[in-house]
Amino acid sequence: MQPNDPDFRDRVYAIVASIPKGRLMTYGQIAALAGSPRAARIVGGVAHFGDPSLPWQRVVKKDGSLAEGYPGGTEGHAAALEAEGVSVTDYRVDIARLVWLPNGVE
DNA sequence: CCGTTGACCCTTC
DNA sequence: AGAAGGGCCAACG
Repeated sequence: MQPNDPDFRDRVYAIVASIPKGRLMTYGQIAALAGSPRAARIVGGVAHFGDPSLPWQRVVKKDGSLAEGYPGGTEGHAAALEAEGVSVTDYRVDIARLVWLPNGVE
Protein backbone atom coordinates (compact mmCIF):
# COMPACT_ATOMS: atom_id res chain seq x y z
CA MET A 1 0.00 0.00 0.00
CA GLN A 2 1.39 3.30 -1.04
CA PRO A 3 -1.04 6.09 -0.15
CA ASN A 4 2.08 7.71 1.19
CA ASP A 5 5.54 6.20 1.21
CA PRO A 6 6.51 5.93 4.85
CA ASP A 7 10.15 6.08 5.76
CA PHE A 8 12.00 2.96 6.67
CA ARG A 9 11.93 4.13 10.25
CA ASP A 10 8.17 4.62 10.36
CA ARG A 11 7.77 1.13 8.95
CA VAL A 12 9.91 -0.32 11.73
CA TYR A 13 7.85 1.53 14.32
CA ALA A 14 4.63 -0.03 13.06
CA ILE A 15 6.12 -3.53 13.01
CA VAL A 16 7.67 -3.37 16.49
CA ALA A 17 4.48 -1.87 17.87
CA SER A 18 2.57 -4.76 16.28
CA ILE A 19 4.53 -7.46 18.08
CA PRO A 20 2.12 -9.23 20.46
CA LYS A 21 3.09 -9.98 24.03
CA GLY A 22 4.89 -13.27 24.49
CA ARG A 23 6.30 -13.16 20.95
CA LEU A 24 9.77 -12.19 19.71
CA MET A 25 11.09 -10.83 16.45
CA THR A 26 14.56 -10.57 14.97
CA TYR A 27 16.07 -7.38 13.64
CA GLY A 28 16.58 -9.01 10.28
CA GLN A 29 12.95 -10.06 10.16
CA ILE A 30 11.75 -6.56 10.95
CA ALA A 31 14.18 -5.09 8.44
CA ALA A 32 12.89 -7.52 5.81
CA LEU A 33 9.30 -6.55 6.54
CA ALA A 34 10.30 -2.92 6.40
CA GLY A 35 11.63 -3.49 2.90
CA SER A 36 15.36 -4.15 3.39
CA PRO A 37 16.47 -7.59 4.64
CA ARG A 38 20.05 -6.33 4.93
CA ALA A 39 19.17 -3.21 6.89
CA ALA A 40 18.98 -5.00 10.22
CA ARG A 41 21.59 -2.57 11.56
CA ILE A 42 19.34 0.33 10.72
CA VAL A 43 16.62 -1.23 12.84
CA GLY A 44 19.06 -1.31 15.72
CA GLY A 45 19.89 2.34 15.19
CA VAL A 46 16.20 3.18 15.23
CA ALA A 47 15.81 1.09 18.35
CA HIS A 48 18.35 3.19 20.20
CA PHE A 49 17.40 6.60 18.90
CA GLY A 50 13.81 5.76 18.10
CA ASP A 51 10.71 5.77 20.24
CA PRO A 52 11.60 4.29 23.67
CA SER A 53 7.91 3.57 24.26
CA LEU A 54 7.97 0.72 21.75
CA PRO A 55 8.51 -2.87 22.98
CA TRP A 56 12.10 -3.20 21.79
CA GLN A 57 12.49 -5.82 24.49
CA ARG A 58 10.59 -8.22 22.21
CA VAL A 59 13.20 -7.65 19.52
CA VAL A 60 16.19 -10.00 19.61
CA LYS A 61 18.97 -11.18 17.32
CA LYS A 62 18.64 -13.87 14.68
CA ASP A 63 20.40 -16.44 16.87
CA GLY A 64 18.09 -15.72 19.80
CA SER A 65 20.66 -13.73 21.75
CA LEU A 66 19.57 -10.48 23.33
CA ALA A 67 20.55 -6.96 22.27
CA GLU A 68 23.67 -5.50 23.83
CA GLY A 69 22.65 -1.88 23.65
CA TYR A 70 19.53 -2.43 25.71
CA PRO A 71 19.43 -0.47 28.99
CA GLY A 72 20.99 -2.78 31.54
CA GLY A 73 22.60 -4.96 28.89
CA THR A 74 21.53 -8.50 28.09
CA GLU A 75 20.69 -9.04 31.76
CA GLY A 76 18.20 -6.17 31.78
CA HIS A 77 16.78 -7.36 28.48
CA ALA A 78 16.42 -10.90 29.80
CA ALA A 79 14.56 -9.63 32.86
CA ALA A 80 12.21 -7.62 30.66
CA LEU A 81 11.46 -10.69 28.52
CA GLU A 82 10.75 -12.84 31.54
CA ALA A 83 8.37 -10.13 32.72
CA GLU A 84 6.52 -10.62 29.42
CA GLY A 85 6.24 -14.34 30.05
CA VAL A 86 9.16 -15.38 27.84
CA SER A 87 11.52 -18.04 29.16
CA VAL A 88 15.10 -16.85 28.91
CA THR A 89 17.87 -19.43 29.21
CA ASP A 90 21.54 -18.46 29.34
CA TYR A 91 20.65 -14.98 28.07
CA ARG A 92 19.07 -16.67 25.09
CA VAL A 93 15.46 -17.29 24.06
CA ASP A 94 13.95 -20.06 21.96
CA ILE A 95 13.71 -17.76 19.00
CA ALA A 96 12.74 -20.63 16.71
CA ARG A 97 9.70 -21.19 18.90
CA LEU A 98 8.77 -17.70 20.07
CA VAL A 99 9.53 -15.83 16.85
CA TRP A 100 6.38 -14.15 15.64
CA LEU A 101 5.34 -14.94 12.10
CA PRO A 102 3.14 -12.13 10.77
CA ASN A 103 0.08 -13.35 8.91
CA GLY A 104 -0.69 -10.71 6.31
CA VAL A 105 2.72 -9.54 5.17
CA GLU A 106 1.50 -7.10 2.58
C1' DC B 1 27.03 16.01 -1.68
C1' DC B 2 30.40 12.73 0.67
C1' DG B 3 32.10 10.34 4.78
C1' DT B 4 31.28 8.06 9.12
C1' DT B 5 28.58 5.21 12.26
C1' DG B 6 25.53 1.55 14.04
C1' DA B 7 20.72 -2.41 19.94
C1' DC B 8 23.11 -6.66 12.90
C1' DC B 9 23.78 -10.58 9.52
C1' DC B 10 26.50 -13.79 6.89
C1' DT B 11 30.69 -16.33 5.44
C1' DT B 12 34.96 -18.45 6.69
C1' DC B 13 38.89 -20.21 9.86
C1' DA C 1 30.57 -25.85 17.80
C1' DG C 2 32.60 -21.37 18.81
C1' DA C 3 35.15 -17.20 17.35
C1' DA C 4 36.65 -13.52 13.97
C1' DG C 5 36.23 -10.47 10.05
C1' DG C 6 33.88 -8.17 6.29
C1' DG C 7 29.74 -6.26 4.28
C1' DC C 8 25.08 -4.14 3.46
C1' DC C 9 21.65 -0.25 4.15
C1' DA C 10 19.99 3.89 5.92
C1' DA C 11 20.37 8.10 8.78
C1' DC C 12 23.30 12.11 10.70
C1' DG C 13 26.95 15.98 10.37
